[in-house]
This record gives sequence, structure tokens and C-alpha cells, in this order.
Amino acid sequence: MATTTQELADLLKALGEFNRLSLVYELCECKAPRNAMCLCSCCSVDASVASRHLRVLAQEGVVEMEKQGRERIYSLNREEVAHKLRALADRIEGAGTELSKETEL
Amino acid sequence: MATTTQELADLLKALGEFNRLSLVYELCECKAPRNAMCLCSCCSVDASVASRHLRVLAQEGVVEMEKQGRERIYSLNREEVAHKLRALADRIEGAGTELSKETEL
DNA sequence: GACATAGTTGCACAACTATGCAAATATTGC
DNA sequence: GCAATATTTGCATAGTTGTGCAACTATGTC
Repeated sequence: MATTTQELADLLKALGEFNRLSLVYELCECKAPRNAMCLCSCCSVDASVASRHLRVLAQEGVVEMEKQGRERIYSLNREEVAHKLRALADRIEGAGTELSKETEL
Repeated sequence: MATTTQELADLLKALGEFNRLSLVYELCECKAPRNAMCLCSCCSVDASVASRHLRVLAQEGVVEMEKQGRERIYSLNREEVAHKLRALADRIEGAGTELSKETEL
């Protein structure tokens, strides 16, 4: 999977905002997915703000949304996001030894 | 090494801009550290822009700067940045594989 | 000294972003 | 139908950010 520089920058930017990262942490730590009301209270922001942050995270593929009645259930795209972060970590660290360009999971 | 949410968000925000990520990539791929002039040409931006981006990256600990005559030589903090990215990847992915997160919740 | 090179800083500006409020939409339950 | 809950959207606003240019500092060379 070839992630372009721009795509990766957008992903990092999506994660690089305090409230959005807090939302991701919140989704990390609970096993069951959460609805937006629960998430907006964890950041103590308005519901509209949580809605917009979650949309950004969804656009970048960090979370996935499922409609369930009048609620939206959000869940983390754990493996995809973790993989991209590790690929970047490998690229940053790997060139020092210049031997391992492969990213294995 | 406890990285706060805000610190990590700042790091991700520093990496989450196209030109800054390009600078980091450039520093990844050349073994020897580079001076700022070389880096500004890789992004085709003004020298002042490269200077400011490099300062942001230095503030977040992504790069380190060393004065050498009238030049500034920049090098990546490879291990530190890679470690933080992997720690986030682990946190995001970890609870999904339910290794030992139950005890912490 | 004068001049060139490397880099930073001040300024202005345009573009973007996060935020809250109010209104709108959607859905569930009565 | 009506009311309540969950979420999104429009709007205004305040704050931030990326950018280039010009001026500046700092260091090296002649």
C-alpha cells in the first residue's frame, strides 16, 4: 500500500489535534465502540464540535462509523492506522541502517 | 517516558504538514545531515519558510540542529521519533488484540 | 575593510481551523 | 400526531498557520 506524502500528512494532521487525539484515545481504551454523545462528553466540547472532529477522523480513515438507529457508532480502524504509523517509524528509523526497507507486521 | 496527549498531538501536528513531512523524508533518505539551504531547495520554498519549518521540527524534537560555521546542520532524532510513533501505534492497536488491557480498565 | 553566503526575523496577507450557538434533520417512543 | 434524543449543518468569530518579501544578523573569504 503506497501512502503518498500528502495522504500521510493529512492523517498525521488529523491525529495532531488535542481533542481529536483525545477522541482516539477514548476509542482505544474502551472495547466497545462509542456513540458521538459519549465522545463529546469525554472532551467536554459541544456536540457539533465532536461531530466535526469525528468526521475528520472518518475522512482520514482513522475511525469508521456505523448508523444504528439515531446513533452513530464509531470504532477505530486499529490495524490500518497502526500500520501506517509503524511504516513511518520504520522509514524514519530504518534509513540509519539502510538495510531494512520492509515493514513487516 | 510519559508523553502527554498534548505533547504527542504537537509532534503529530509538526509532522502533519506536507512540506515539513517532505523535509523529514529528505533527512530520512540521505545518510549525512543536511544544511537548511539544501532542504529548502528540496521543497522549492523560500529559505525563510524552510527555516521556520525546521524550527518547528526542532521544537518538537524531530530534528536536531548543530551550528557549523555559517551553516546549520540538521539531523533526524530517528530513534526518539520512531519510538513515539510506535508507542502510539501500539496503543491504538493493542486493545484490539486484547493482550492485557483488561486489567488496566 | 568590502563582499558573499547562510540563516533568521518582522511584516503583511490569505487561507484555514476550532469553536459555540441556533436551527435543521433523523429517528425512536408515546 | 407530539415530544425527546442524537447528530449534522449554517453562521459568525477568534485564533492559528503557511507563505514570500525585504531587512537583518552572523560568519566566512578576499
